[in-house]
Order: sequence, then structure tokens, then C-alpha cells
Amino acid sequence: MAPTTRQPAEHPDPPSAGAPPVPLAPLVRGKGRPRSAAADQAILDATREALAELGWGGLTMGDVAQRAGVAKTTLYRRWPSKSELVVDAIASLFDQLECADLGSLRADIEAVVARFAELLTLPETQAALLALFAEGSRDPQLRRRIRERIVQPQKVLVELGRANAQARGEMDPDRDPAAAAEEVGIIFDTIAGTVEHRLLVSGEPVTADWIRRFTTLLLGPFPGPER
Amino acid sequence: MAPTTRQPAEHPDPPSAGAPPVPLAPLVRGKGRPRSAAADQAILDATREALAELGWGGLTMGDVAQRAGVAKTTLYRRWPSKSELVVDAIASLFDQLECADLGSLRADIEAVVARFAELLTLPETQAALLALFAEGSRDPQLRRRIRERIVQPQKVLVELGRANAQARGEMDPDRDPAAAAEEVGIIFDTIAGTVEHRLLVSGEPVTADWIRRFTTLLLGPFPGPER
Amino acid sequence: MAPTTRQPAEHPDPPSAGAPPVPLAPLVRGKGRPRSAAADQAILDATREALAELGWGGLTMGDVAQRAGVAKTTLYRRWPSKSELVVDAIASLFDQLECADLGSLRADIEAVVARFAELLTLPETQAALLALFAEGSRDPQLRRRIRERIVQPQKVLVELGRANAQARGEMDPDRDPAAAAEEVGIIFDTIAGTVEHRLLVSGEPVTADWIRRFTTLLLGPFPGPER
Amino acid sequence: MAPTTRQPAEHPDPPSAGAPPVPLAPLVRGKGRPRSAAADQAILDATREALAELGWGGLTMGDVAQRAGVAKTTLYRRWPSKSELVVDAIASLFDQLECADLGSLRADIEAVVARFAELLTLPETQAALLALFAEGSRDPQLRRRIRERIVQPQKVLVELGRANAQARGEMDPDRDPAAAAEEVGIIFDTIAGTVEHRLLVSGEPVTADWIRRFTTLLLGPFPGPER
DNA sequence: ACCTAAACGAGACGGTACGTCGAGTCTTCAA
DNA sequence: TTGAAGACTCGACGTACCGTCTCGTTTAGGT
Repeated sequence: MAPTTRQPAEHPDPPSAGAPPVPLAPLVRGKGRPRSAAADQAILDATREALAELGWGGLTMGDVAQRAGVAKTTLYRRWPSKSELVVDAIASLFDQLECADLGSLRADIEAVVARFAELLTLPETQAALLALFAEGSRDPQLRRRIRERIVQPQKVLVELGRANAQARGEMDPDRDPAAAAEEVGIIFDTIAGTVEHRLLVSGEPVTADWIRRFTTLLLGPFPGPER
Repeated sequence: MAPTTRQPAEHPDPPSAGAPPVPLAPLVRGKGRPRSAAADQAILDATREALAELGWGGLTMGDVAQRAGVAKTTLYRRWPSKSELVVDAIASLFDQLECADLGSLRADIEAVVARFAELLTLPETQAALLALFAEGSRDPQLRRRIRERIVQPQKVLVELGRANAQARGEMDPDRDPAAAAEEVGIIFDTIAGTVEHRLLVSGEPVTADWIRRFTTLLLGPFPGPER
Repeated sequence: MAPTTRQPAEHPDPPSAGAPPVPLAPLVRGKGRPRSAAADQAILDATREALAELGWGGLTMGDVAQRAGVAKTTLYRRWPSKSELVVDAIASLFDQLECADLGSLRADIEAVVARFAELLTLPETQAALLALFAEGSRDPQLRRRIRERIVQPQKVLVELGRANAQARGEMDPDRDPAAAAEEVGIIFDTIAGTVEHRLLVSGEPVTADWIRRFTTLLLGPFPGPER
Repeated sequence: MAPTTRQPAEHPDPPSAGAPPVPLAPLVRGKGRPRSAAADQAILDATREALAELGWGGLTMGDVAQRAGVAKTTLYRRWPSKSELVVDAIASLFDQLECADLGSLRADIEAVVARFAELLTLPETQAALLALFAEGSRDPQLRRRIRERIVQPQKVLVELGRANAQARGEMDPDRDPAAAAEEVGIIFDTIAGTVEHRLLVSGEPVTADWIRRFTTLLLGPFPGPER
């Protein structure tokens, strides 16, 4: 979802449940000068750049505006605060996550973990992710936005992988949807939390070997064929 | 380790590898007026209080000083920055972690998870932990301090639990120490990361039931007797 | 010269020799939001008020800002330091000095002395003048500013009075302009220095009788008709 | 008067009218360790040195203490504040003023003016004098101290010069003591004020030529023999 | 040769102001 | 109406000095 989608209102998204990824139409064709779409992209790029360079604490709206060649006003016209801006800037990285069906549950999981670890190695992600989570723990609105734009896309992968495994017959199909959701929750928290903790807290690298061991742990009940 | 231990230097801890938790002796009885130990305690208490009330972002050195009935200068004389102060304030909570031998690996793990989840439910911890980790990802000195004071005490529990299990015969004794350390690392990152992610990112509660399911996942290779 | 004259640069006045008292035109109509003229006035008024109340030592930038209903930043945007601000605040009082031609040299001098003494009786002047001079003795930039805004306006009176006396035939017209300037210098230092010293150092009042005696001293060479 | 005179009480001088220049006696021979006289001198020297180097505004008690190789406590045990300390430090310079009888009123005046101008050329005096006067305008106690230690010694010269002139027959002896005192006041304010103003405000040098012209102005009523 | 009380150095302490910085808003002109 | 520019309010920052305090350590009397 591109941020440019938000055209008419000042700070939209309030009800925005799914947030349609396409501008679909000039909707409420504004009367005056239209917003520059280029500016949006420049701002998000500048944000990521500044984030990588200066970290969350060193990031300032003024600096982002300057890098993007844009006035602070323009920035605030589109995002209500630093945090929300960064959410969008980081979210675009997580949009790229995909779950290719690689033929086995283990392979799928390893691919997802590797991809996630790769994202967390980017300086901009490293600088921003935990800070955003921290901010979110006090601001429910921000929390929702983070969940929509960053957490959910990751969780979907787990659901998808599970569905694939079931389609392949590696797992029994779900009976109780609620129980299934809960199980997905556990798996998801475990994958995301563990990788984050290893990289950002313990500060140790995520190697192929580590991924294999960790996946083995995850597959406990469904070890599948040794590889 | 109490912060009061730091006696002589300005912002000590320089080599401080293990940092003995006891003053043991007047060591290098400084020449001037000695630092007030009461102030240290008041400051740490005030920090936790303010943290719970205002969150990490709302925490100000000035406010902490005022709550502690202390001048800002006194605060800066002991801690070089907000982050370091909060590390010490939070660390004291993690000092209390213990690992009672409850007779089985499962019980020990569940107890540790529950205790850790309990800590993460405190408003002060919630407000601070992720923010600290985020700050730490840019500042190596802070990172080290966090590891010493907060992460390590948790990790020790895992090692202890493992040793207990081995003593009870539930696990094979270690052969390769390096491999053992790595395995402890995985387990530790998984426990800590997952609980943090569930509570602070997903924002869902850690119930007894969830703990049981999660422990089952962890015990994959060593399920032990069903209970 | 009103401080509002300073429009474009940050801390202007760089070459500013005469500094025209009128904005004359939008000159270099700046691009952003223009500086508030009302703020300038409010700040100068607040400065004089605080000066009278608290004295030079008790004057704080923060306090002035608060009295003026203005942020500290705004204050520093216009004046680089307390001293410069006070120069401008006090200067406006000296702008009011005039030299009406009263018909005789003696009368003119007595009027000037009286007017000057009157200014030095105001609490704000008393608090500020010597302090400014003291500061100026270390800071050449400030010194120049003081001379332009406070000393020069006074000196002009002496020159004017002299010209009037010459026009009336009480004094010979100048032959050597350099010698004349020097003589004006002596007279000026004597008037200003003596009145200041009596009021601010000796702490004794300047009465009509004192003025008469002092003027007699000054008129030594040109006593004119006894009155 | 040496500051060492003040031995017994904490911050003496309260009634001290004339302040006897000699320690006269161990007065209230204290029981403990006596104050170090060397420290007094070191402090005053350090004060003058720092004053010359840093100016009034840059002078800090801590710095003076360090230069004097003395603890801040020692400093405050003797002088209640920065201002009082500086008064004493500067006063010792003015103690050296003398009025040698040079044989004529004009010569005496010129000598006094020259000597005074010389004092005002020292960087320490320049830095301190006006600042002290400024401080004094708010603090009556300080004002009194300044008058006793700095102003009075200068005034005495004028009185002495007048007495000498009368002894030589250049002036009529006083009839009305009150009128005489007033006249001394005018002359004194004129000399001190003018020289200060020229050097510290106008910032122009006091040359032999200037002194001659100024003296001529002063001698208006008693020009004496041309020289 | 003690004994004792003050002076001394060091430096921590509670305050207060400093001057700067960033967030987010508002006001102007030009496009 | 958007956008660039930049002034605005607010509030925290970390530092510097102030003048006071509390330590342990001299150091000169008086005994």
C-alpha cells in the first residue's frame, strides 16, 4: 500500500480497515493544486535513509524534510507524527515479504525465517523496529497502525505456510478455527520474537545453521522427513 | 548489583567485567563528601515510578530528579544518560528472578516463563524494555550494559534449568560445551523473544494455557512425561 | 532605531552604520512568515519592566520571555544575548533626548544635564547602564552597539548645543574640525561621566543647585552673562 | 587594609566603620588552627589575575579557588560573595594612590588624573570597576563597602590636594565646611566620572595633552599661572 | 608530647539559569 | 489548494556556577 493513496482528507485512515492499495480514482477530485506523488516517495526514501544513518533517536522531521527537498508542512500534511511516518517507511519493506511454496513445511519455514532475518539486518529496520514497538506500547492508534502495516503482513505468511502444508498433506486440516488461530499466534510470536531477540537483543547473527536448528525446534510435533 | 557500588570514578564501570555486587570495603575511600546512598535508591525508585506513569517517552530527567527530591546534577553525576539510568532501574527488577528446582523440566520452564511474563506485565517494564533495546542497537556501551544487567540474569536461568534437568537425568549431560552454549542461546532467545513479542507487540496476554502450549513447543525433543 | 527594522538576516546589524529608523519598504520581502513586530515591542517593554523590578543581575531571558508572552526561542532569534537585548531596550529611552534651543548656552547645558539626570533616575536605566558599560569593556561588538545606540545620541546633543551657541555668537565658530571634535569629546565625557558618577557611584542626587554649580564649572572659559 | 585583618568572626566587617588597617592584636585569640595569611594573599592575587584574563563575567569562584590552590570553602569562609571578594582585590590597587605635593594645584591635579587613568588601564580594573558599581546599585551593603574601600581613598586625594592648595595660598581657606564638602564632591565626581567615561565608555586614551585640557576645564575659576 | 578545636582540601549536594534543539503549528507569498 | 519558507510556542536537554554541606586530614595553640 502506497501512502499516496491517502488523498483527500487531512489525516485519513481513521476508520480505514483494510486500506485499499490502489488510488482507485481521484475520488474527491480536489479543487486546488493536487498533491505531489513524487513528494511522498521522496519523503519515505529520505526517512529510510535518515533512519539508517542516524537511527531512531537521531531522526528529525526537519532533517527528513530537507533530505526530501520538501517543507516540513508538506510532511505534516501527510503524516500526523514522526512515528506514523516511520511506520509507513518501514512497512514498505515488509510489503515485499512473500511465501513461495517450496515443497515442504521445513523449507517454507526456513525461507521465511531467513527472509525475516534479512530484513532485520537492514540498518533502517534495526534502528526503527523496536523503537516503533516501544512507542506503540503507549499509543493505541499507533499500535493499530503498526499491527496493520507491519505485524499483519508477517503473520499472513505463517497462515499461508500452514495452508500450504495442509494442502500438501503435511498437516491435518484445521477443525476448530479458533484453536487454529491461536496456534498460528504461538508460532508467529515465536518466529518473529525469537529472530528479533537474537538479532537485536542478543546481537548474534542468524546463520543458516542457526535457522536449521531453530526450525527443528519449531517443527517439534511435525518433524517431517529429515533433510 | 546495586548502583551504589560505583564509588570512585565519575562514570565508572570502565573495565568492570563482573562488577562485584558488594562494596566489600571502603576500597578507595574518596576524599570529598561521599555520595549519598539514599539518593541512589530514591532516584531508582522515582525512575520506576515515573516510567510506570509516563512511559519511556514521557520520562524526563528533570521529572525524575524532582520526584526523587534530588537535583538534576546529582542524577547526571551518577548516570550519563536517561538510558543508563533506566537500565539500572529496570535491572533491579530482573535481579529478583530465580529458578527454583520444581522437580521437572516442564515445571521449571513453565515457572520461568510465567515469572518472566509477570515482569513484563509491570507498567514500568513494559514502558522501558523495548525502548532500551532500541536505544541499545545504536550505542554499544549501552548495549553491553543492558546485556550485563538485564539479559544475562535471564539467560542464567536457562542454564540453571538445564543443569537441573541434567542432574535429574532428564537430559543427557553436555559433551561439547560450545554446542551446549549455542543450544542455550537458542532456547533463551526463543523464550525471551516469544514472550516479549506476544505481550508487547501482539499485545495478547500470557495465560497458563498459553504457557503450557508454548512449553510443549519448546520441549519438542524432550517432551518428558505428559502431565 | 527600532529593532523591528532588522528584517532579513539572523542577527543582522553587520555593516549597519546609520541604520535607518524606518522600514522604508518591504525591501527584501522574506519568504517565510514575517517576524512579529508586536513581539519586538512586547519584549522590549518586558525587558524594561523586568530591569526596573529585578535589576541587571536578576534579569533572566526566560523571565523576559514569559513577561512578553513569547517563547525563549523567539527572543534568541532576535537578540544574541542578554546584553544586546538590554542595549536596545535602554536605547529607546535615550532616543527621546532632545536639545531645544533655549536661547543661551548655559540654559541649554542645564537642560541637557537635567534631562540626562532624569533618565539616570529611572530604575531600569540605573540597573542597566553601568552593567552594559561593564560588559562592553570585554566585548567589542557589544561596545560598538552601545556606542551607536546609547552614547552617540547623547553626544549629538553636545554637538548640537555647540552649534547653537555658535549660531547665537556665544562661541567662535570652529576653525580646526579635529580640535573641535576633541573639545566636544572632553565636554561630553565630562557631562556624561560626572552625572553618572554622582548618581550611580556617589549615590547623591542631582538637584537644580548642583546642576547650576556644575554648569558653571563647565562654562569656565565662556561664563557668559551671569544669571 | 589587608583582608587578613578579619580574623575571628565568620563574615566580619558588619559594623566596621573605619576598618583599622592593622590586625592590632590577636583580638579574640581563637582556639583552633589560625587562618592562613598566605591563602588570603594567594586568593586576592588569583582574583586579580583571573579578572584580567576572563573579565568580571568570566570570573568564577571555583576558578579563583583553583588558581589560588585553595578550596572553595576557604574562599567563602573569608568573603561572603564574589562581589565582596573583588572589591577587596581591586581595593588594594587603589590603596596605592597618593597625592604628592608637587608645588602647584595644576600639577597636583594632573598627577592625580594621570595616576587614576593609569589604574583604569589595568585590565583587572577595567573588567571589575564598572561591574562593581553596577552590582552596588542594588546591594546597599556592597555599595557601602565599595565606597569605603574604593571611592573614599580617591576622594581623599581631592581633599588633600585642596588642603595643599590652600596651604600654598592658591585657594581661599574654607569658610563653610558644608559648602566645601559639596564643592569637593563636584570636583571629585567630575574627575572620577570623566576619566572613567573616557576610558571605559568612550574608549579613548587619556594622553598627557588630554589631561592638560581637562585640567584647564577644572581650573576654570582658579586658572593659576599658565604653564 | 598530647589534646583539641578550628581551618583546610576535596568534592557531593540542591538550586537556578543558561543557550540549544526538536516537535508540531501557524502565517506569509508564489505557483 | 498545495507547497516552500520560516517564525512561532512549548518543553526538555545537558552544562555551568552558585553557595552550602559533609567528609577526613592538617596544624597550631594550650596544657
